[in-house]
Amino acid sequence: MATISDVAKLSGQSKTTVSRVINKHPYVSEEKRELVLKAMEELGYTPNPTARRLRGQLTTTIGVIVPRIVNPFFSYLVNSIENAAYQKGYQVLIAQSNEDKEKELAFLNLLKNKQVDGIIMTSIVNDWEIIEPYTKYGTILLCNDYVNQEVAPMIRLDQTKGAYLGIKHLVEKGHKKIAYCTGGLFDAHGRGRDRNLGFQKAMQEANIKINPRWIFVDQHTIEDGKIILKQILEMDDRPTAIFTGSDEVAAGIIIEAKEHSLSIPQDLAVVGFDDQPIAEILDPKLTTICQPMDQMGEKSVKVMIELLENPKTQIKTYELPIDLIVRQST
Amino acid sequence: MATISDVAKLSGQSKTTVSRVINKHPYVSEEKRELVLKAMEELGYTPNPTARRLRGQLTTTIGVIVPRIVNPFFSYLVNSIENAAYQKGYQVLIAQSNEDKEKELAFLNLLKNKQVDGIIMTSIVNDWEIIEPYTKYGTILLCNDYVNQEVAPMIRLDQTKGAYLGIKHLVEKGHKKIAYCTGGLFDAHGRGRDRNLGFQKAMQEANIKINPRWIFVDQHTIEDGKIILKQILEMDDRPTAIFTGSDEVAAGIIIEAKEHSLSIPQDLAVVGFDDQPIAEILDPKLTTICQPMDQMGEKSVKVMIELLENPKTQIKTYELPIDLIVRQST
DNA sequence: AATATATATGGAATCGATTGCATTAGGGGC
DNA sequence: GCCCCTAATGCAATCGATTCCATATATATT
Repeated sequence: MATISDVAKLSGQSKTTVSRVINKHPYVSEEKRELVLKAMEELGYTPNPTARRLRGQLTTTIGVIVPRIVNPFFSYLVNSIENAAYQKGYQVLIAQSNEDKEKELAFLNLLKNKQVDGIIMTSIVNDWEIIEPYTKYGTILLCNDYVNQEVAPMIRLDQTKGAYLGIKHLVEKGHKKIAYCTGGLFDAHGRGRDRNLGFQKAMQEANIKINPRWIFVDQHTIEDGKIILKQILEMDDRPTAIFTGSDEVAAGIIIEAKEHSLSIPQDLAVVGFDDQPIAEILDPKLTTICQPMDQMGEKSVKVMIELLENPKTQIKTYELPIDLIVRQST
Repeated sequence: MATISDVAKLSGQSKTTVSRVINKHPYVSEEKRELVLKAMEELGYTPNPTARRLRGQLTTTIGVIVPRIVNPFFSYLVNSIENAAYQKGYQVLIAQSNEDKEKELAFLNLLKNKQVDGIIMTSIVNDWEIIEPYTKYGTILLCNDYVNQEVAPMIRLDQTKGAYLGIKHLVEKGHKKIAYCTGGLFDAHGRGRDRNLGFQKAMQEANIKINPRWIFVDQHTIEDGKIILKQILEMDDRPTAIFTGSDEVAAGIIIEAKEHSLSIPQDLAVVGFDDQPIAEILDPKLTTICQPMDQMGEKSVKVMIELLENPKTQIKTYELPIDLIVRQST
């Protein structure tokens, strides 16, 4: 690869002048600029990003942390992030935390060494107090997951509303025995906590007492959903509806229900969360909460780049719309 | 961040000695080594990867090109690649080609500037003649997709066998009117071509003439599958079975069949390809060809790192097993 | 005409590591 | 006691860019 010195030599100018041309600095005569541009062209020169990086320039690389890329919600998010980043000339480094605190921190360390300019966290495993110190090495933007103080730029959805809409819909369908299922723990913070609040609010408004036996925590996969259905079948007093924290769990429930000849929604109404492609594939099709993944990814990249290129930009929280999509499972 | 000079100063040694300790060179006395290690510990020092990179060291970053990350086949592949890379201390840069030649090349360019040590291509859009020149800047490994000469390290499956198994299975079920559906074009190369060969071989062995009206090319999504079913419905002479190039297309066919009260497999038997999670979610569950994504990703990383750390390693092709999984759709 | 200001240009230091070469101190062989 | 070799160490160059500072010229201001 040609270096800046090669260009300098060929064009008969100094490295300084070449660098000025590259970076569009003022005070370069038109004549020399053209000489330099011609030499660059001739050599097929592109500046070495590593060298620039060492000088403390931007790396044009953004890191993204997801819990698991195979979860369609996150692969859709990564998809929109990558596309938006590419359009702006940025690269995307991904890491899966697998919900592991140590791995999350290992990845945040890339900020320290200027391996990435900023990191988009789509999930938070460590406490914010642990993560916060890293913000001084680079921009950390929270997308999807969030903390309950305005400490970092955030792109989020009104999770409380999401859960509220789902539960209210079940109530309106006449259900009183409603089970609730969440990915986190019941006393979680951030996203999980807000969903729980929405659940509680809707139940309270409908004057229904929450039955703790119908609360399932830490549920994520199709497999988890299948197990939930089996547990419900074993209950003397069964719920007539269930709100799940994810389409995958809902899918597991529906699939297992079929095995046991339970009719959905007659015997059990099911609400998912995410509006993943499987929601339309399931039979019956899944009523679920739609999160605009594409918008979230795009907006995250836009805000991130704005913050990087203009560090004095004010830190803000952006809230995107969240909606209930009624299909056949309720 | 602490630099090597800080460590040198604190330990009272030269940068050279510190560097020797970091890189485990011989000729450092035990006494000084410990002094240096203590200083490193105290300062929380980690070498700056950017600076190392500039000196021509490895970047410990691997690039991965996928067509679309939202395709579960590829997100599973990326998942296993990322996990394996993390275990070896490597980072993963991803790019989606979206089947776009220019974007594929843009990403290959990262090799030139030593932004990545090597690239794992899970799909090939440009002709190999265009890609080949990039191999001199870094390692290019083909995983999943491949070319028909042994020009690069490849991790592949016997695609011919995959298609052959699927078609043969349909033949054994008594089908004679078999439709065939592929992601590429019918005269493709690499993966697509080999699948076509398997199809042709199985048909020939069963003495069935291929009906060109039952060949569908360039099909990828659930939506495509739905359209295919509608086209079949409009035919006077309908196939009784269809082999699809992907579970997604198969899903579209099954979903749309349900809309038109067509029974599967009675009216139309369907074979997918990939064994994605939806294969088990669909009703009826999908008979499909299982590709070991996890093994492929893991093996790719292993071979890649071997080639990077030991450049004289011989270029080889690795073939992994491919199997038919019979479920309810046939 | 003298001075201030804007425009152009290049030399050399710098970022944080690695490494070739030179130097020194000991140990062994004769 | 002299020579040679090995082990241990550090100086300074290097990777490929950016940027501070000095300098030179042209133009504007008094």
